[in-house]
Amino acid sequence: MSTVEASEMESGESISLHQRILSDISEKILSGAWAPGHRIPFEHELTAQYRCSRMTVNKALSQLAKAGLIERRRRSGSFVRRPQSQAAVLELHDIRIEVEALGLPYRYERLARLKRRSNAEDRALLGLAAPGQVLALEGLHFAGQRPFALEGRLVNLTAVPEAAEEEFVEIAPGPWLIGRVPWSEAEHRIRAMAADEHIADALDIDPGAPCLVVERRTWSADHPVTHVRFVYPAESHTLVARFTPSQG
Amino acid sequence: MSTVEASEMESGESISLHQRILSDISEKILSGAWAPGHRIPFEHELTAQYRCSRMTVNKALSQLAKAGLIERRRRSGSFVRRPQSQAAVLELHDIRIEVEALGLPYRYERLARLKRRSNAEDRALLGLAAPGQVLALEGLHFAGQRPFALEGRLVNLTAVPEAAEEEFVEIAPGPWLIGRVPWSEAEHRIRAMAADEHIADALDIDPGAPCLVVERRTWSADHPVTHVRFVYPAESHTLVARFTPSQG
DNA sequence: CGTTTCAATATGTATATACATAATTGCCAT
DNA sequence: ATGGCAATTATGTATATACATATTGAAACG
Repeated sequence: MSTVEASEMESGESISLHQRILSDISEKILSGAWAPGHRIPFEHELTAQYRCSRMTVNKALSQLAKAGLIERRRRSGSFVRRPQSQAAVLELHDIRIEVEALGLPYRYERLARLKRRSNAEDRALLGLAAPGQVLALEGLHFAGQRPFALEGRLVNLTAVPEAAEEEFVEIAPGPWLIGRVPWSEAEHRIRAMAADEHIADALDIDPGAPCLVVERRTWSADHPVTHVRFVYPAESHTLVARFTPSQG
Repeated sequence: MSTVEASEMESGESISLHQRILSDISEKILSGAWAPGHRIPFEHELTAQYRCSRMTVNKALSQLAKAGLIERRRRSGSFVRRPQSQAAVLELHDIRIEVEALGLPYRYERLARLKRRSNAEDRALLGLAAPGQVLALEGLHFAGQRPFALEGRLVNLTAVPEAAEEEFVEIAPGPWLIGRVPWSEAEHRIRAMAADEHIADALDIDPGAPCLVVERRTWSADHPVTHVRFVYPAESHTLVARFTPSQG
C-alpha cells in the first residue's frame, strides 16, 4: 500500500499534522474499524505513512494514550483499549445561567444567614478536623415567580474570612465564592429525596414530593471551602452529562 | 533569584522534567499563589529556571493549556485562567460492580423482552430517523433479596443485530453490549421522579416514593445503539462525581 | 492626529538526533 | 528442559534547531 492513505476524505484544513494523525487514529478506533486489542501501527510505520518525524507521531500517540483510547507498551507497541468504565462529564452550570437559558427572569433571595462556631455536623459536612467559625446560609433561587431551587450552604470562614462581611441578601454565595477562591476541587453527590416540611414549604410543593438533591463539597489547596446542598423539585430539573472519549 | 527554585520541597522522584514543571506550575495555580490573570513566566524564562530546552517547557505548558488551567497568547505570554464552568466527571459503574461493592450478592432478572418494529416513541428515545427493528427489554437488578434498580432498555437492532438472538434472561444487556459495541459516545440525563404503580410494584416501594432516574443514550460511530432508563429507589443510590482541574 | 508599516517577540509546529528504559526474544550454558 | 544473559526493539524523554504565525509596540508616514 502507498503512503498517506490514512487521511482519506479530508481536504487540507489548517490543522497540525499531529492533530490529523490523532484524529485519523481515533476515528478508526471510535468507528470500530480497529477493535479493542488491535495493535496500531508502530511509530516508525506511521512515520513512513505520514512522512514525518517520530516526534510528531509520538505527540499524537502520547495524547491518545493520555486520553485512554490506547495503551502503549514498550517493545510491544500500542494497542486499542477496551471501552472503560462509563465515565461522563457533568456540566454544572450556575443556576442563574440555567434559569436565564429557560428565558425566565432570575432572582436570588436570602432566607437565613447565621455566623457560628462549627458544630459537629458542620464539620462533618465540610470535612473539617478542627472547630472554627462557619457561615450558614439558606436561600432560594427563583425562575420567574416560581422557586427553582433551595440552597443550603456552609462556608468555612477560616478559608474565606471575607465572607463574614457579606450579607448575601440578593447575591447568591456561589458566584460570589467563585470570584474569590482561586481554584477548586469538588465532590458532588446526587440523589433523590422526598421533600420534608421545610423543603416543601420553601419550594411550594407537596411534602413527600420527589426532589433532586445535588450536594457539593469544595476544597481549595486542600482546605475545605464550602458545602452546598441544592434541592430541586423533580419537575424543574434534569442534569445532563456527556461522555465523549477524548479528542477535546 | 537563582535558578531551579521552583521545585521546592520535592526530592528527586523519578518523574520526567516536563511533568515536574507541569506540577510545579499547577500547584502555584491551584493554591492561589498565582491568581487568575497572572502571567506565568515565558517559556524562555522557564527554560533558564529549569535549565532545559524550550521543547520541554513547551510540552508542560501545552498540556496545562489543554487542561484549561492556563491560556496562551502569542506574543503576550501565558495566563492563569479563571475557574471555568463547574464540570465534573461522573463515574457510572456497572450495577453489578456497585452492588458487589456493597458486599451484597448480585442478580439480574428479566421481566420482559419484546422484539418489534420501532414505534414513534422508540425512535424518539433512540434518536432514530428511520423505522426499524428494536428490542425492548425490562429487567430488575437485585442486591441480595432487595430490588436495587429497574432497567428499561431499547436496543437498536439495526446497529446490533446479534442482540436479537440473545434472551437476556439472567445476563444484563448493559455488560453484554459493552463487549460488542466498539466505542461509544453517551448522553446521560439524571432526574428525580415519583414512583408510578409499575415502578413501585417492581421495586417494592410505595407509589409516589421518590426515585432517582438515570437515562443513557448511546451512539457508536454516530449510530444510535441503545437507550436505557435506570430507576433507583431514593435510599439505595447516590451518584458521586468528582472534579479535579487537570493533572490526570 | 490618525493610520499604516514594520520589526520584535512569544508561542506553535516540526525535524533530526540522542540516549534511557522496559520488555521480549533467542541463545547459551548448566 | 531451564535458568540466566545479552541483543533487539518500541516507546519515553530530552535537546538543539528551524521556520511559521499571531500580536504588540513603536516608528514612519499621510
